[in-house]
Amino acid sequence: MVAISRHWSRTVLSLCNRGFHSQLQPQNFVPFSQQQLQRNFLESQLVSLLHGCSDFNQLRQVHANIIRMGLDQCCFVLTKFIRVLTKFMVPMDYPRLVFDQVRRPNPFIWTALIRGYSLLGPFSEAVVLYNCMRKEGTRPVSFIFSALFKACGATHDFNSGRQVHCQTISIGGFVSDLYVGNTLIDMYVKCGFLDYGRRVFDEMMDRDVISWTSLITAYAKNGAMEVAGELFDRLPDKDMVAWTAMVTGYAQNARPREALRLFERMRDAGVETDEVTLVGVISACAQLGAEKYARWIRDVAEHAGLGPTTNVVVGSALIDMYSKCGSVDEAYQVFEMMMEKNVYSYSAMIVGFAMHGKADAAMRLFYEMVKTETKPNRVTFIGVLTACSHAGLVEQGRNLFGSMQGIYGITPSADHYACMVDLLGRSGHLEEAYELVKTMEIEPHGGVWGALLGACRIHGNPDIAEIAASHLFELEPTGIGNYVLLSNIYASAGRWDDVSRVRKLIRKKGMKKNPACSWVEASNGVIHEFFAADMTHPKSKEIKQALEELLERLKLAGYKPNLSSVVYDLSDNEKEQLLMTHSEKLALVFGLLTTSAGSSIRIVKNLRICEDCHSFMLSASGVTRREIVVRDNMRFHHFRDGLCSCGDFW
DNA sequence: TCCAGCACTC
Repeated sequence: MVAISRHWSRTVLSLCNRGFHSQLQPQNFVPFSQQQLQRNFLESQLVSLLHGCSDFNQLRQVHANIIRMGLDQCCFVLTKFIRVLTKFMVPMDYPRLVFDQVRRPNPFIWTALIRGYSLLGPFSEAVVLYNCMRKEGTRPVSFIFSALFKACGATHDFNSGRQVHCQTISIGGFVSDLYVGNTLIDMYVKCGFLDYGRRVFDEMMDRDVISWTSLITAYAKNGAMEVAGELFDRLPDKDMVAWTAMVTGYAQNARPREALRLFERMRDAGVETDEVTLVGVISACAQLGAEKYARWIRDVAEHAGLGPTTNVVVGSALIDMYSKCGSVDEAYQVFEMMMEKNVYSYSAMIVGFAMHGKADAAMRLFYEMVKTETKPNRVTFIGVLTACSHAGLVEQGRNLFGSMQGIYGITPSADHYACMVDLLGRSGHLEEAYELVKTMEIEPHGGVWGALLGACRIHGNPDIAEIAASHLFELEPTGIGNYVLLSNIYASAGRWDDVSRVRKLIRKKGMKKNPACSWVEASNGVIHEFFAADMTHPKSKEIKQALEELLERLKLAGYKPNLSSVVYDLSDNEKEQLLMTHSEKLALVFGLLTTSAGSSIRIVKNLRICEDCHSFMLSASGVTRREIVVRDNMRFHHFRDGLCSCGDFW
């Protein structure tokens, strides 16, 4: 019997598929020639050799064999070869060379090559080649389209993607292919045309959980959590990935509590947890900044066998979480126990040190990293530059910034300039900071001008502030913080007319001030929330009284209210009253009332801590003999015995 | 022979 030929088995298969079972009679098959059999045998031998390859050198040897056996025009074998090369992520020059030597490429080898480009890049080459293929009159096979849409998605090339999509419609049939449909949704979403993706989804004949999840993720990334949630509820068979997409969506949209609630529901539903799910939940815990949740999720991770020792992704997320929860020491413990460390782990740790004002540790780790195989990336530099900025290490920062391009091959981005402006401006080199902005080769973004404006606030420079603010008003017309900052700068300079001018502008634009808010964890792990001048908390009366008592004690110890922190034109007495309503002071007093003596108090604040609250905390940490940790939207302050980890420089 | 969720950024 003829048993080993692929042609034979293919013929049988296609006859079966078309319902011609009756033709499956031995007499209907022309026996293969001996030569053909020999060739088929060789081909299948080579293909199995290809699949057994474990490194690039072996692949080259098989290639040499293909040529030696005279199969250098055999599309069947070469297609497999190109696929394996792609799997090994061999740069596309090599597959291209192989392809270019084939005189009459068939649709499959075209597809393999195009797919290679769509996975490894240069992505734009995929569409170029596809057009060549069409010009030569080769009819595309359906699965070429998922490769093309992937490539267009990677380059955000909406026009090409749209064009190819229209062609699939005119060729007919392929749009109803589930895989093609899913990649098409993904392509439109990546190009920023969510509505087009939605339309494809709505028009698809059948959808699987992947189609739903693509769309859910897209809405979540757009901040449309309500739409995402609606889709999620309608999804009949939710799998781990779909659940994770929702959990992560809430975390990414700064809704950590909902993320945790959904994660609990997910576990109740008996869905498994993997590292991706965990990372989303860990990020939610990091946002809450509470020790209780940090401990809990660490246990969950260890329990699932996904602890930091063995899992680098979970480890890096945990480093970030512990840093943001105020436990930089614990973050470092995690870092040290990790068997594998990559650029994420190093960067997270460096950023963690920077946030806590441990500039020396950050720099040390950076130089340690440089000695390893792991190359620093743009985020790593954000970390070290921030560290310099928080510690006022101007010279070191200048050197690092200067070495980015030359030594590490990283072109400074606007974010890096923002760090430098922050460093220079904060340390009093306002003019130099402004000069740096003026000489930037790339367009400065809001972060750059924002850093300059912030520095003007510290050093009281309304003139440069006006310039920075005017750019900010254009770049971020709805950014209320910039207006508030400018008005504060005018207020500090006593320019009350300008203050009211800015206030009017705010009112005219219909903007509302972001309410200041602080959170503090009570001893039972429950988180309490305080807004500025908030009297809605059940214990408000006690808090107010305790605050007044504390104020008297602090004044005796030398604390003086910093009245210039108040941006309203009020009497000194009124200013002092107003300062006592700041949310972090309420949170502090609540913490003092509800936690046991000796334990530390952790406060998280949504805005930057003001100067008066900073000196209040300093004094309070000395008088009450408590450690106070405040996380504002920029960094951490550890107050102990009347001193702060930031060295009063922030 | 392809398709979904992913850690570090003032």
